[in-house]
Amino acid sequence: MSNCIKDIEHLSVFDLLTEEEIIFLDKHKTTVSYKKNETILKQGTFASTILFGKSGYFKLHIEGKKKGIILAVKKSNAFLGLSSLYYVNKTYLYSVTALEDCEVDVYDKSIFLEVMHNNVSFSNEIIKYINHNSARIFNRFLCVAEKNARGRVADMLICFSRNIFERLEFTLVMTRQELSDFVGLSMENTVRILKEFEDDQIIKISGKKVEIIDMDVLQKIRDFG
Amino acid sequence: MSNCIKDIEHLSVFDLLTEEEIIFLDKHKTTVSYKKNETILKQGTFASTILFGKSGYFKLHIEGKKKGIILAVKKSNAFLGLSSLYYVNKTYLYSVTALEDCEVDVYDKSIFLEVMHNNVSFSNEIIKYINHNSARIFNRFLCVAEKNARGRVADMLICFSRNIFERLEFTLVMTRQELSDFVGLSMENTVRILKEFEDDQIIKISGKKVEIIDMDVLQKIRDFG
DNA sequence: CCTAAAAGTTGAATTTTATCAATTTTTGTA
DNA sequence: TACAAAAATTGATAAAATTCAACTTTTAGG
Repeated sequence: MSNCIKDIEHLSVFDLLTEEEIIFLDKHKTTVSYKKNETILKQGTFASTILFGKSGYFKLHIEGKKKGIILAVKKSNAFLGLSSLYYVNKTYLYSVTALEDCEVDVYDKSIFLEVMHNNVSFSNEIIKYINHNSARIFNRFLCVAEKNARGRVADMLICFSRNIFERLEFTLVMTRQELSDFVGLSMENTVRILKEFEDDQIIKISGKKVEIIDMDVLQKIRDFG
Repeated sequence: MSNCIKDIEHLSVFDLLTEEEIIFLDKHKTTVSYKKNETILKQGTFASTILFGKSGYFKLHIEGKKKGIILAVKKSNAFLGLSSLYYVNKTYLYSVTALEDCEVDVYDKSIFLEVMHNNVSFSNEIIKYINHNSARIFNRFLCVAEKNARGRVADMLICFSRNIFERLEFTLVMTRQELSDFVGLSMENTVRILKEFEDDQIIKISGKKVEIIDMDVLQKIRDFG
């Protein structure tokens, strides 16, 4: 029972499209490369495009006055910023930033909506993605609200291992500051807790390389923290 | 510039329906009364209905292992639990509980989906509500993550005043514990901060009755806290 | 390869928040 | 109205988390 819900596989949605629809979409599609740390979508700006991350990792985040919060981390083959499709004031709800060099397919929003309009099963699937994304974020909200610092950091590590990298050994794509923005803690506190986990031989961590040694204990810290 | 987004007016969406559609929906509708503190929707249960709150106030909340978090407070004439319409595992994402005696229209989900299917503008409007609800919750997430205790309590009071009760004087529909679950603080801390605000003549509070005396200062506490 | 800037680390001090315990007030119901 | 249960309040204490400052390591770019 984890607070960290796995993302849906987005790629298969294109199977619901006809040849013609794919051609129509592709005609109005461009593929853009972004460098690490480049802003792909900026919260509050007018939303005229729909993005699909082809390669790389992405963070969905809201920039506050004092701090920011990372709502979600997405890997390749996922839509980015879908919820702006139907958002009332037609702006992006959150920013999307490249966590490493990446490629993104950029669809024209009106064309995308047209295809959705004519293909109900495609449309339903897209809306499912939007809701699933929200569900993930609601659960992260709960996690930050109810868990202490160690619990949050443990939850984050488990989440990355299971849902992003799908391995016990992985290389973080985020800085310590970004990890802190993900869990809602100060950077120093995050660093210290990671070190505690290492001292207790629960993880190995060196720079951006992480290995989870004792998943059982990490889960207990998550559950009781 | 507030973290607290006002809810959309939901009632007008029914204007988008034809006479026939309204009759069709109504035929499969029942109206149910709930008492204060009754659970209307339970998170995790199978979602077979769509609810529309006709009167009263409602809390949308996730129940965690240790604490819970109130995602949103809704007043009358709003849909409740819409996001389960398209959620992958067909369960409710969050619980909905009556904050006072209320009446709720209960629609059959499959009938509701059928109407949505046949009426695109209705469908689009419903999806907008879902996204708007998410947007509100994302911003509350940011608020809880970036603000200190006083800032969160100030934000909550402003939010209630502006978006729920639309007056500077209002009667809370939540207990101190529920206020605490809304802002992610311990109850004692919430109580103490409310008392501080009263001592500083920023608000008057007596039991559930609140009056905001100095909105300017309250906003400053929100912005700098 | 060198260097400046950025990122990461650590300890100490301080602030913030939660917890605990005792008490008062309010509420719901017989 | 009376009474028990629930909710709210308050103060004292403990725990948790942040901040500040100094320092080290890593990274990016010439």
